Amino acid sequence: MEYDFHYIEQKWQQAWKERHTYKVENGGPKPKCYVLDMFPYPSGAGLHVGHPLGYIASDIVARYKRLAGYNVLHPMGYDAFGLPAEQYAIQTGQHPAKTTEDNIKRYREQMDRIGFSFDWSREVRTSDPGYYKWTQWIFLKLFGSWYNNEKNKAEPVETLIAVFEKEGFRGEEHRVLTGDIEHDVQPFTAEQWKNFTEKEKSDVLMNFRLAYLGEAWVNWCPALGTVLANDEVKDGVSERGGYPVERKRMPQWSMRITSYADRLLNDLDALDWTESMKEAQRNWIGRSEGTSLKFRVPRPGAGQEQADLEIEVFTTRPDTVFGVTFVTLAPEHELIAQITTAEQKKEVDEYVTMAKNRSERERQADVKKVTGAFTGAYAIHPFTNEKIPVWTGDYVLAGYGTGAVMGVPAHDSRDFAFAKHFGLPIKQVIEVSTAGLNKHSSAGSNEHNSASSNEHNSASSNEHNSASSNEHNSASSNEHNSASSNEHTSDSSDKHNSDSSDKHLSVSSSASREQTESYDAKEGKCINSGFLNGLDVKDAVKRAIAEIEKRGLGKGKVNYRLRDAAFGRQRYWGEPIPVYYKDGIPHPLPENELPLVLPEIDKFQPTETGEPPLGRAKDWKYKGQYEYELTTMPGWAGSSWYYLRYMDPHNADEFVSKEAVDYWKNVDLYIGGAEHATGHLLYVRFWTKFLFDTGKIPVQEPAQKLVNQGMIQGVSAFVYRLNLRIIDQPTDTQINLPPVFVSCNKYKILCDRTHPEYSNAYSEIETVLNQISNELQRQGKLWSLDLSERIFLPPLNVPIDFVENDILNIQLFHKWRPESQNAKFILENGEYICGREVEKMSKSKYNVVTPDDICNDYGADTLRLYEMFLGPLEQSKPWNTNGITGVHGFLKRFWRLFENPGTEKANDAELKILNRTLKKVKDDIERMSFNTCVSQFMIAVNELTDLKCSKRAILEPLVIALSPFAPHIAEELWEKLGHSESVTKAEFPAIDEKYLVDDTFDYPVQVNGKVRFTFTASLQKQPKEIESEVLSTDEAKKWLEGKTPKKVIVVPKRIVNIVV
RNA sequence: GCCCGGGUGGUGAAAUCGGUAUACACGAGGGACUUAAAAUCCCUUGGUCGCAAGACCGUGCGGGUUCAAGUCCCGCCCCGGGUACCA
Repeated sequence: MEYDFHYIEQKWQQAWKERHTYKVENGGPKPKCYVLDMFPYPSGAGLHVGHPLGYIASDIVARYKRLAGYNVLHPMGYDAFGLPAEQYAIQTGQHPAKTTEDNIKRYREQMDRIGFSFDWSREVRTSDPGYYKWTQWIFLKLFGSWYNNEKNKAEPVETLIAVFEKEGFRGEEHRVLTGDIEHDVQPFTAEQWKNFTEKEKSDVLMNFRLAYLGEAWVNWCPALGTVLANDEVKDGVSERGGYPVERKRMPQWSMRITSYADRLLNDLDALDWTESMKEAQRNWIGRSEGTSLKFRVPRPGAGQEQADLEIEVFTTRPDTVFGVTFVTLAPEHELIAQITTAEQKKEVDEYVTMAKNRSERERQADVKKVTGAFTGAYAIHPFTNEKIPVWTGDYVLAGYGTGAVMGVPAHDSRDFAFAKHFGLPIKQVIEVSTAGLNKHSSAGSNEHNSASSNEHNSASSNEHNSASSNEHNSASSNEHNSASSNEHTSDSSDKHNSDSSDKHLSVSSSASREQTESYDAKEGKCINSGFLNGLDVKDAVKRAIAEIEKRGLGKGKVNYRLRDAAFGRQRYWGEPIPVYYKDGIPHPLPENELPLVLPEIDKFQPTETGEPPLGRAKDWKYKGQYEYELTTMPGWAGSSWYYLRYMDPHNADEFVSKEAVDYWKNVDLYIGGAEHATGHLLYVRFWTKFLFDTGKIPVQEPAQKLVNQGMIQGVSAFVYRLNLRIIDQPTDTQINLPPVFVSCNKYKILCDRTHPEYSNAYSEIETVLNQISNELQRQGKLWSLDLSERIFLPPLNVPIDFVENDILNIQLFHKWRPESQNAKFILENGEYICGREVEKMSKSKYNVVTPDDICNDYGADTLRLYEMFLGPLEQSKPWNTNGITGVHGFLKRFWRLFENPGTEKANDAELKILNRTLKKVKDDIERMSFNTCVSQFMIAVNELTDLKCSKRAILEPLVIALSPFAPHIAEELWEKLGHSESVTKAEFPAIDEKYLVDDTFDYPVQVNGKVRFTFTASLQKQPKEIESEVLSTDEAKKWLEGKTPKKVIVVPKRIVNIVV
């Protein structure tokens, strides 16, 4: 009988559904195992072949663990709230609930076809009121909690209120208790607290709550009309949609994740995650140790003696404090207004306004551009009493540290660039150690040799020293100018273009003595530094902090890069924040009134008055009179605790019952994309720790082991299109010309001005342009071509079908894109050669391959095996079906082994194959190496086919072992062997060790490290015996040529090496 | 720039502890069966030289450690990912 995968797969998918094969109960005698996939956002595009990669891997592990005797929780659900459905709703009026529902249906169908062993009775959807009731509940818990820094855990705010009632709040002194969080609460006494109005109390407490409403700098995305969290912004644009993002200060619901920074950082060490994942989180949290330091500043007009204002800076390099030659404030710094002198006011005001209006993207685009303004004020150096100019510059970020830095240009590259640009003095205070210059001596013992003392004299001559002999000079700008001179200018935003001109290295004169870079390394000895002189950097840091603290100038502290997370979204399709306002005070909704159900609205846009969409909801008021909060929760809210809900998905009284969570604890294996490193994975750790603090769950981490599957990329083909514009000079209006399509290689030449063919390629375009402009002139209009307006578009992708051997079928292309019919094509050898790129699969790139296609052609089992066979799970790779016939052929050969299963006793050769396969597969599943498992199955089937083996004793265990990988064919063959129970209820076959060991081993014999022949020896034999036996062979004698070996190395079961 | 991965045949990739480099598959070439095709099966397949036996070379590049290096150490080059004025 033929292997009819269509029939088999349908049959078993039906059977599993009817028999509830994958339903799992909480509890029981078996050990538990929780295998979880990151649940998907159900997008309109459906699943592509990349999505199931991780699901297949986790399914294999889940099925294997079941066979190995575990009670396995392996659920699936949907991250169903989110932006795309809402964007779609705004465009089409289609309710997001409806599109989400449709998409989920499609996802489910696609997943069912692949034969996953999910327990669908535990499905969760974050948009389901029965689910988000508990998301809201957790929010209320966070709102009702503060972080007790002394006990290092969250507590109900009532305990903080008790403190206030007893002791009041003594500011600095109470920081031991409340932590170093940036709240500006003025100290008050217990008496004052008791007399505060309700509003005042609420305002104070808001500074301590873990979910709080406060003024904050946010990432505002005008196009999406909402605030975004830091991890939702990539390269200054929104992660979803790629819209520009601005900085804006506004009242905002936030999560005080910073209170958990230390725990989030420290607990990483114990996790079984990849180092790169942990590093990403460490970097994101960005702990840095340093000290605060105050610089006194007089008000404008006042003398230095009356300096009563203070600028507090944060630095990690207090050892360089004697090198401070200026102080820089962030443009948003509140002190700027107070200290700026009358003469400088205009300039500073202009600068501050400019800096504030720059979008996040603009700022990031010209990071290298130095900007700033002098305030006219001078601070007093705390140790030398020198006058230090105070500047403002947007390289200093308002949101980090104190929003002010001390400028040490000699030892900080950013300060250096600033000083260079504005001609500020540079004072060297760390001696450049020879180790820093001599690259070879950087490893090993870092003994400072005496050579450095020679340089001491010259180095300490106080002016501008050249620290290192630096050859890089900026003469390349000449080159650049000529290239960008009027004619051949292209203000192209294309990435190919940008690097060409910058690569020319100058032949600069080494005569230049001027310092061209700062010495940033934390290595060397202090010089010109008063009490720090002669100390090593490390010691100097400690000494400086001690001195700063002693003189009351500041104190050692730890700063984090991590920001509190923006929690409110000015959007509709999310969980309503369960808060209402009464007398201007936000009140939590009583728990027993949850869920606060998302109201229906007629349109999904913001209201005419600019309020979020919820402003459209009728009677959106608590008890009919108190306004509800209008923002909703961000996408990450629902996904920050979903793993707990799977344990007890239908519980109406609790987010998860104690019994359920005590049984399942946390996730044993979590599989998902590495892109969630600084978003989801940080937030889910944060909420887990918080819930642990409240005593509701017994674990501090959501997932002990995390594996990131690689991305399966698509191969897209594309054409290059130039959009040309003409400017009508009298009216200054722009007219778009028909586009020009440039064959790929020519395009690349055009992008590289140094290419020898450049002028030829360019003139071809010019010809086309002239034709067009002549035509327009004939029409009697006055036009001119503005060449600088030429824009190289990002690749425009076309379906692969139009392309054969990289040659575009222009006729078909015209049909697909009618507007191309009047376009010009610049060809090479009469053909248009397309570009190709391997990139993320996306609908818009026409490079998506769906799993359904593969299931239709080869079946789900082939898809599953093939995705695993493609290579290591973690690796990203382009999808190609080149090898799929190999895997499919394997299943057919496997099927054929079962034609006539016999009951004879298996022989040693057969048992050896079986047991080795079982061992290899077991080991490889446990180390997540699925590609080698598939190889091993292939080897086994090839060998058994050669042996014409059709014995049940061999085939039965083999079916069980294969069933996690190819469950459909396994079920069918299992049934064919006469079993009525599902193969999923079988036990993973025991491995008989005796077939894993050989009696003999074929030793490769090396002579001087080169393999010359092999020698078979019993494994019982001692190395000495083997040595003498090998030496007495003819082969050995031949290679020894009569000489006596100097040494013979015998490594049992590995190798023999004869050294002559 | 910094941090983390990675570089092995024509291709996807194996080599888990320093021990026969290229398992398994694809592709390619040759062959069997067939009127033919599909399907299936068999053989060859890292490079150079050689009629052959065989020899030499070979895991991005250059050094080193070792009896022995894809694997360890030092210095480079290239590719991918993360992050970016974080003081």
